[in-house]
Amino acid sequence: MGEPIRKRGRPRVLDRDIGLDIAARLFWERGYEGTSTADLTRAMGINPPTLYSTFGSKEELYRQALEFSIARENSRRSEILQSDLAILDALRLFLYDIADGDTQPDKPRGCMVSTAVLQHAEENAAVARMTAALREASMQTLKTRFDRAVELGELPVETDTDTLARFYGAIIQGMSAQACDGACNVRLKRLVDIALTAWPGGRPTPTTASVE
Amino acid sequence: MGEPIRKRGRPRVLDRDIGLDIAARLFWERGYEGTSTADLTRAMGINPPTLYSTFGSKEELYRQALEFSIARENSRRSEILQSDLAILDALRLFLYDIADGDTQPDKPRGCMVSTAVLQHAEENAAVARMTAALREASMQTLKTRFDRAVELGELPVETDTDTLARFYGAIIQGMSAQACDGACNVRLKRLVDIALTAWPGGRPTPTTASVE
DNA sequence: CAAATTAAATAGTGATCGCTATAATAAGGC
DNA sequence: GCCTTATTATAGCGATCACTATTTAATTTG
Repeated sequence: MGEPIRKRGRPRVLDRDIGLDIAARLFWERGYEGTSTADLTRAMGINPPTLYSTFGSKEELYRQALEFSIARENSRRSEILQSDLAILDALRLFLYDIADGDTQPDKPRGCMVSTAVLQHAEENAAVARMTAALREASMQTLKTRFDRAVELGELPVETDTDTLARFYGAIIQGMSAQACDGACNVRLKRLVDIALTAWPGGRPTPTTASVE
Repeated sequence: MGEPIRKRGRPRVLDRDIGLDIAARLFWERGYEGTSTADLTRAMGINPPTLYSTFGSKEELYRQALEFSIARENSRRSEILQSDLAILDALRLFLYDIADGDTQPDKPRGCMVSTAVLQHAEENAAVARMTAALREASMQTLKTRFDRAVELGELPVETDTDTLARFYGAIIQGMSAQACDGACNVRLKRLVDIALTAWPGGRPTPTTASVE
């Protein structure tokens, strides 16, 4: 769609989205501090000035790459949460999807957000605050769904939905950490199955995670 | 005890254990990649050659600082696990102790091991493997205690103790991550209370974590 | 064609990285 | 006091850090 309107001037050699994809992959694998601008320009096949004219700075590139990656995952996951599935089924699918994301073949292990920039040099405090805010927002999304479950009578009215959301947030962060350490998909889903038995008022039959 | 036998030669200006304590604190707060040798020498009040003659290298210093810190925590925690408390009480105290460690006043947030060096530059792969091995060993310790619980009849014989240990390992990692993001002690203990309701065969009354 | 426009490539900047060769210093042994 | 020993301080190594001033190249416009 949309004619590829030829702008005048020397044509760009790097597609912006392709660059973001490459950057996301590097940051994902090596972290913010572990990825150098030389790593980034080499992987993109560009020279430093192109990186800075296209993305602004290393920090700005990180922001954009995170945003780019999150956009790809979020639609599917929020669809799961906003579906009319029973809350426990939706939660299971949601957590399984995260387990899948943590263990994709030919992609870095773990999650780009869950375990990123926890410890950091002072000069990178702004980047750390940003990733922490993304984690907080992710847990608030869970809490919102749990609050709806209370309204729908799927959860006791006295449920502490905030703590419950942070509990599953902790599981998500633990899965990411263990994926970084090499845990396989099935192993992560077994964690999910146990975590779901902590659901208030119910002890669901664990569905053995035996399929990818 | 032991006479402070004056060795000949110029006296050391830095006590080794004090240096390790300072290093541990810095690495704990900023991570391995986020802490520079200049940070370390400045904090210890020494010049670079003293750091290298005393500790060998940045990587070797990190190993020693980790070992030093773990030794301080491990005795108390392994005492809890090896006590004759009922497994569930022991596990609760164990996890509460970790929540306390994650939120000590005047100390960096989170755990030095649980969420360290997950993403990293290739050149630091050896450091990452070491910290991952420490995390694995910590989960194996839990599993060993759970296996004993099976023998003692505190757990059903069909219990998957390995997955159970990794589940509580995930909680420990999630707590460390959330502590890094600013979670307080009580909030972490609420996570523990929920996690304990996932214990096989039982749904213990949660003890509200209202005291420090 | 030439002019205008846009982005690329070259070749760096000063600062910091982990680390070290060398020399100065502070103690005990004699 | 002087020698030996052990540890310190000075100064700086080459490499890499994030980033940029300047020049060159590739396109559309007229």
